[in-house]
Amino acid sequence: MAPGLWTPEASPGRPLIAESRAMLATVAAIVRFKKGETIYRNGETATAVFNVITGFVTCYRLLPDQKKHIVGFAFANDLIGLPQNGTYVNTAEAATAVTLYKISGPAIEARLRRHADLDFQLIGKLCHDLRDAQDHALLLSKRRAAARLGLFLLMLEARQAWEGAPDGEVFLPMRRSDVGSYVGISAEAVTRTLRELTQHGVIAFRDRRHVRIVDRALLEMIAQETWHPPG
Amino acid sequence: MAPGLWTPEASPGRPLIAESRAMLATVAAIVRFKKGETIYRNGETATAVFNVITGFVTCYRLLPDQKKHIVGFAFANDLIGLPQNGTYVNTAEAATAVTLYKISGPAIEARLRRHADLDFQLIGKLCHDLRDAQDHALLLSKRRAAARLGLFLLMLEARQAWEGAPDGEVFLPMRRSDVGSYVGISAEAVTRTLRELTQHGVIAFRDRRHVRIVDRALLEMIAQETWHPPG
DNA sequence: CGTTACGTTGAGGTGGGTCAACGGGGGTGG
DNA sequence: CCACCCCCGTTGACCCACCTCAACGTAACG
Repeated sequence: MAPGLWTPEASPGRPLIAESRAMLATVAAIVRFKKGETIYRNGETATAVFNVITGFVTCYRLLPDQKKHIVGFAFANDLIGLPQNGTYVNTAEAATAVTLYKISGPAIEARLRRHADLDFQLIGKLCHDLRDAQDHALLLSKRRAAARLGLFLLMLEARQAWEGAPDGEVFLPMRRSDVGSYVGISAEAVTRTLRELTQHGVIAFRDRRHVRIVDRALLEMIAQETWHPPG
Repeated sequence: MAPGLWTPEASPGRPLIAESRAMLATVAAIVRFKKGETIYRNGETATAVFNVITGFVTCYRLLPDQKKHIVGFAFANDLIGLPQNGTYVNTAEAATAVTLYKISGPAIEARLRRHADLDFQLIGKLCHDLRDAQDHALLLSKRRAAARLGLFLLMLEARQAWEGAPDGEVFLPMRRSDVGSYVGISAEAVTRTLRELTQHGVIAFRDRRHVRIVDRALLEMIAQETWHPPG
């Protein structure tokens, strides 16, 4: 018997639980994409969902002016490509070389009909993604760039800690411009703001892609716009 | 047999289809709230979901500084209160006097286990809500207030047209400050920007709560930030 | 008819967008 | 192995849209 939606154990974290992944894997093919390749496009009729194994994926919408709005990043174990009205709502692109499980629509549907437990898994996962999207909107409602980046860092940290990251260090695998697209500021502002946070001793860079959160309490205040640096 | 997730007919619009609502109604109680009353709170353990019958509800998160960030508005037939990890993720408040179906958690869960079709309904609905939240994030990623309000108006219009609104008029039942909280600008900026759109002949107000979209093409360009008014 | 909350308008300050230019690193091909 | 090149990251200067604060007008409620 699957856990219920109404009990705390119900909603798995972001990924499906191992058991469900295993069940899906039996009907999945493994596919690979090179960095920069498109996995699926907004508006295409959906034929499969994907589960990230290694590498990471950026999900975005291509705006009429050819700019990208990044909707989210998908890392290992994340499920992407759930359709609406039979078509994909976003475009997914391999941000690094990537391997994925590809699970065809009919296959997953047949499984869902047979295994009621899977339904609940999937519903729990969707509730989680919904919350993620709402958190993203909350992030974007912040005025100050430092608040947006603070929330972004805390978000990444939480995600990475959840799956046993080495220590109190946050890994930023994506470009500055992609961070900017996600948090709604320019790439230059990302650089500037990270520098200011560094200068105030809130964070510290080991190299361009690894940050440590030095003063978490302060970072949280900045993220809430409860406090902002002088000058 | 329920329609599949993978076919266009699958995902109902925002509301559940009538048949499913009827099925749920048999296990639902009708509850009423007065304007301003809280329906459920962020963090409370979830005991029920709600389906709006009349009136409308604002869903928000209360920030540490006591400000509200509005996550969405729920109108007739919208389903709210799906839990994550057994607790509500947002707070819901009656924006007008409101009547709702209240469906207890165990009841809906039992139904879901019995009627596989309902699962698919629910999954389709969640995919839709997820898309809504992503659209909200897209709206918030716009820099110009006119673009955000333009998207907001087009969104409301689409929603109202879908359920047979009288004509090409958009109804704004919520306060200016709530519009501002949703689109991420101040209430004053809402007023000012709507006035500018009016002066440019893009929209026209019948009264404070009813707008007509006069030049949709132009409004869409403004919403995409492809064009912005002179001066 | 009074009261209160909502809506509108104005004036001034500022954060971050934009543009432009330079620096650095990783990958490719010779 | 080296040289090149392209893309990413960084820095600076300027400007404008929106926030803030404050005051007034207006609709909804008892």
